[in-house]
Amino acid sequence: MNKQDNLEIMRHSASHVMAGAILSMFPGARFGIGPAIEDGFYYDFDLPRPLTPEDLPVIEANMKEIVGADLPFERREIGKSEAKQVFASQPYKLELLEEIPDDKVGVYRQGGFVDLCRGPHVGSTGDVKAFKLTSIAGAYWRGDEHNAMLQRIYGVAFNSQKELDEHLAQLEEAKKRDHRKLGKELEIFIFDDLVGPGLPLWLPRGGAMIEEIEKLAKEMEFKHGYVRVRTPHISKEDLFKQSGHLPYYAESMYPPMELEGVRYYLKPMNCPMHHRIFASKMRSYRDLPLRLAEYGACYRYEKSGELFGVMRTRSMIMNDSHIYCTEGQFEQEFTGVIFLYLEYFKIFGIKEYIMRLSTHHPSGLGKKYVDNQSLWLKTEDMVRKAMNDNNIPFHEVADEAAFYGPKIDVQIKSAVGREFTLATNQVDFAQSINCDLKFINKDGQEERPLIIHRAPLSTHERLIGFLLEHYAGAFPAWLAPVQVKIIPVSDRHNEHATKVAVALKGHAIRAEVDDRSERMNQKIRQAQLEKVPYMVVIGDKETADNSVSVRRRSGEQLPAQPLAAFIDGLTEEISNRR
RNA sequence: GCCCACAUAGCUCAGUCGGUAGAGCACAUUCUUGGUAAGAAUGGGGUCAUCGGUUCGAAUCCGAUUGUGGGCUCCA
Repeated sequence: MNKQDNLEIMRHSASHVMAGAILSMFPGARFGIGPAIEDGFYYDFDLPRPLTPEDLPVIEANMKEIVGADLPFERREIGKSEAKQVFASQPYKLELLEEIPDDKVGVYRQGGFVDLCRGPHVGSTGDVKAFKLTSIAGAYWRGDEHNAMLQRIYGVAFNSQKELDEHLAQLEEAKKRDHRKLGKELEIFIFDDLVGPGLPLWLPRGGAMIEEIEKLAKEMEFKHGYVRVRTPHISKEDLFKQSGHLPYYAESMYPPMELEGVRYYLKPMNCPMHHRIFASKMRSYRDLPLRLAEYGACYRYEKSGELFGVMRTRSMIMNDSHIYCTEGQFEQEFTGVIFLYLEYFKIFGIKEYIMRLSTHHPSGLGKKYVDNQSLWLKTEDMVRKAMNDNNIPFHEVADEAAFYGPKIDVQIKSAVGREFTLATNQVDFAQSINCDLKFINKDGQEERPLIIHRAPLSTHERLIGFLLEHYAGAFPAWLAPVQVKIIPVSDRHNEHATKVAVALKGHAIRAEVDDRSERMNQKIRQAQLEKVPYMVVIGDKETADNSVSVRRRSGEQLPAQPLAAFIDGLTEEISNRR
């Protein structure tokens, strides 16, 4: 048994200790489940009153007493009928019992607390080491929103106080790069009460980043044979009826607006409109693959509790494209998209991600998923083969697919630990049928195209949220909202500093002059806090010979150089996106 | 949407037992004109999220609403 397993067992035991503490405080408590999780554990309880943060230290103190008492964890195997007696007053445990196929079940006891549990556990409560209760939260019984809401207590646990302290310090550190904090501090975006929740306003600095990202996407997509289209933000209801979205998606759509007896919806995705463009004329196999690209603004009515800064919003601008291709072209197109991801990730230095193949689950056919199992199996195999043939690592998760087909999602974690899908690459075998899309094949016969939905650069919202955390706000020069801060040493240098700014802007470099009557040190400090990649100090010397004294964000100071040389160097750095 | 918590100046936050508000930063003005991470003084700025209730009196207690946060559910 390795160290990791031991730690997991200890965390699981910590959850039992916590349950024991809860039982002593609330004798009528009903217990859900209490597993070990990454860094710690949780336990779900059904209690006579809501817990508040003030309860946590009390529960913790109680747990420490149980740990101090060093009570043994006693395991017993008992028959199911006996177990039903033991847990007669524990409805959640009885529900779990019903689903265990074996005749015998394991129960663990420490002190007065008995739990239905497969184990294993540490020897005694004294083996539970450094822990801290971190938060209380609501959680549906068995994760189903139709079930009762239980109270969950989260805790972290480690083998030593030192490791625990390090972990807590790390969490504090991570909070500093939370995109919500940085987005406000660096003036990238805001949310305004009058505009509405989940509807970000991009400030000029965020706007500059969006321009750069779109420029990148347009270059890459042009290079890879995409053509750009533009589509409206709203359409008639009929469009979404035809595409098949309405029954699956209506809940996440802003309610329709009705004009002259016609219902219109804000679009939650761009595909149906792109499909209309595909269908706008007779297509030949010679036209395929057809790759339609657009930065499309979509609106989704996400439930209020699901919003999360700019990572999860109600309005979003998607790096969208739909690739219409033949079955024979599929693998090349699909892997082409994956390679496009990798090209982007290299530019951004993104290394910590997981590619996830999301497949259907037979139980959802006709409900969550289009009811055509043979096409599901076939396209899932196509994706697996495309990934394997190109040696691209991925892991597979059932029951996570889109309603129209399997997909490869790129999963990333936010600074505060929440997981998100950044990019997505989806197969769609359903909409070409729903939308009656066809092309004429070599034999002169009508055939359905396969569709690939892809968004390697996610949405502007989620990508910029991610990049804020990824770079901790210190963007590379090409992406930085302000690339150069020009710092006059004293007011008499403002005039020349402005000339330098004009020269930089003439070369499409985003430069700002800090012409406040402040000391140079203060201006440098300000530029550092704004995480501007280059600071250019202008004093007597520089004014006299049109040179620049350059300081990097790292604090490194470059030797004095002619303004023209600085412009050349920076232009090169920016155009290569280094 | 659900459970819990929170909401005080543009930002970050104090505000004790209920007696009509304070700091730092930012902003404005003045002085200072400086060489690689904070020069100084003065000043303006708040219906204490909103609405209602309790009270002689509410930033403070209670309720509702809105927003935010931690989760659950759900997702680019």
